Amino acid sequence: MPVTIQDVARAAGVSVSTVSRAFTVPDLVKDETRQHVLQTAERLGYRPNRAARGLITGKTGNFGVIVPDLSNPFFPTVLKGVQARAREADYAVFLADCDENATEEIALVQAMAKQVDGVILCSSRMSPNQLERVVGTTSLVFINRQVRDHPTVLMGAAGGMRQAIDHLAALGHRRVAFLNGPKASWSNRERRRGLRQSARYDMEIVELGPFAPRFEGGPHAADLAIAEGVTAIIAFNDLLALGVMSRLADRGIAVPDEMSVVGFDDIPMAGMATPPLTTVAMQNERAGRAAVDLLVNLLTVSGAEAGDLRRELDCQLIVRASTSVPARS
Amino acid sequence: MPVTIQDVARAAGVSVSTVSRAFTVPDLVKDETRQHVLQTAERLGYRPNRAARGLITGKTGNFGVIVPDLSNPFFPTVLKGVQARAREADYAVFLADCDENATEEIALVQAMAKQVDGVILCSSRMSPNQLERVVGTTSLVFINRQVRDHPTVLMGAAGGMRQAIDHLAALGHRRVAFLNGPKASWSNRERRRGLRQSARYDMEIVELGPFAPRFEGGPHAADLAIAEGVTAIIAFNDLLALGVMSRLADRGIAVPDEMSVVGFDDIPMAGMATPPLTTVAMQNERAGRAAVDLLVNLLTVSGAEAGDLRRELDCQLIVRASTSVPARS
DNA sequence: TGAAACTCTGCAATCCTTTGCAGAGCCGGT
DNA sequence: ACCGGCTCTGCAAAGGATTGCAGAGTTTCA
Repeated sequence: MPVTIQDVARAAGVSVSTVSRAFTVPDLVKDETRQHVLQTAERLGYRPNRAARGLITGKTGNFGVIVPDLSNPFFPTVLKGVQARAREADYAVFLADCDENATEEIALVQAMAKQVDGVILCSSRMSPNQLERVVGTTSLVFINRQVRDHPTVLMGAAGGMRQAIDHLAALGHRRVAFLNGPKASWSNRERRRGLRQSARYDMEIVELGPFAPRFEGGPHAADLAIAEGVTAIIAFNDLLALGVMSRLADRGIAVPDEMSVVGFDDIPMAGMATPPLTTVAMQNERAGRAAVDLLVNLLTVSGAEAGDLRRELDCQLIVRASTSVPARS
Repeated sequence: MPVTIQDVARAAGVSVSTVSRAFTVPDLVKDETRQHVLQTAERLGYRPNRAARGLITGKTGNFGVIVPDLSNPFFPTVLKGVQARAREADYAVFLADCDENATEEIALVQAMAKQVDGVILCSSRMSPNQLERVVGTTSLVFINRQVRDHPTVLMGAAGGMRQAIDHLAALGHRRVAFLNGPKASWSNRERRRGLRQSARYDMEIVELGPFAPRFEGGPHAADLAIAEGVTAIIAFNDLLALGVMSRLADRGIAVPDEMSVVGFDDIPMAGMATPPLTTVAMQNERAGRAAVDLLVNLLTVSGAEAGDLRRELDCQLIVRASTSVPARS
């Protein structure tokens, strides 16, 4: 039923080698022949079987992407970038969701390994030890996680954090809470690092948490922050920030008049919240594309001259309505 | 570098056939031998090459999923279901995003065809004519789209619409607006159908639109609805509903006191809005799983006795704070 | 005119598995 | 002692493509 290279060869009156070459090394076959072959192929609707090709070339033409949780709105956007760029580069992409589970993540990498030329690990949950176990099974590129000797695209969270701090400082805030996400998470460490780098003599930071980086984590976090008497809150991510705003609304604390709130990620709903959330936008889709670029590069480059191992995308503070000057107490 | 069946055979001192059988038809090989082979394989870290296997069996062990737009929060959740269930059934999944573009969708199906045993089309944007072109290239299962002779999982939007209408009627609303999504969309037609089926003598429905089913479509829609003097609005989807609420807030119209708003989809941010949005929850993740089940079924069943062609999941109205009794004018 | 140098094409091996067929060894029955 | 029937294993073909090698035909140049 499916049309093979043999069918095309027969119909065109040439050998399979010629058909194959007409597609993969066009200059090796006479113009006239090539035209004829390509037309025949087109007419028959021939499409090469990538699995068969992969068997001999060792290249599958596929990538894998593993994300911790598809229902976290952060990931679909980077996924979108990965998918789009991969398609441009004529790769197909395998998707897997490891449910925030490092063990599962390992299993997925191993399961994919044979079917892909490389995999992109998004905010990998693996510990360094666990990483050891998968390194070498296939080519790896990381997003939002720095791993020695492996290409990585970073979201420059530290820079984003600086912008957030500067923004709040400019508004006049002098005592600000930072709500930690999961302590073990690389992202959280990065954001804290940015926080410390941006430390100012005229601003006091109180760290709270860790909290679950979800809407549900917000209320508890909000209550603690209020008790600390801060005038502004920077949350680990938007989901948490939205949860905080929801709690503030319930407690009758006006945002931004009585409390400023800053999120992180710029997920779609950040702009739709009331008030719209000031947040640090990461270039997710571009990060996805960059990851694919790094992977393609890693695969094509001669190996000796390693391409760039690291691409850093900068963040952008999006000032919306959830931040303003502190209330004069 | 990668370990093949040959390596295992050599190491275990048996033929490749035996190794192969030890995995695929265990009863054909003596217990003792099988143990030995499996242990050797394990020790060497052997994992069969699915491409090679597919070449001969004609089965790839892969599925494809095509969604119209990953950045629409509706899809990642069904994707999550697809992915999870596929993994349980030992399938890997190819993901593609067609950017709301039917032509691209066709191309994607065709590109995937050779590499998958079947593809799941989520809210396909193809016209019936275009569908003709891909039917037959591979096994197809649809989500949220009824296609003759093809397995389909439906979200029972009509039933959800009835619940929404009944809810508003019970609260005392007598004049309600429905904000249409894209006119050509199958989902929109389904929802309208539900609307008409639920028509009540004591309630007047005014249809508006079509509107872009996004947050940005909301303000325009809201203004029209207000001008119509309705006391409640049912939006094509949550994004639109959120956009409406945002506009109502801007115009100083209190939700739900002066206007009730109902959405559709129950996307994550629905529950986080202020006020939290009353909406119709679809069982996305279960729909994804069901689609995989149908596909597996379609592939394993003898062909003669076609399994079920249709699975309908019912919707559930989630009453939150955006609906209440109408203001007494 | 002949040889050298190209250009183009085909043959056959190869990639990794699965599977039909047949052979080897063993058992029980006559 | 022999034969039929099991159970277990190996040989070899097949699946769809790529590619090194060699051969056929053509051109170039001395």
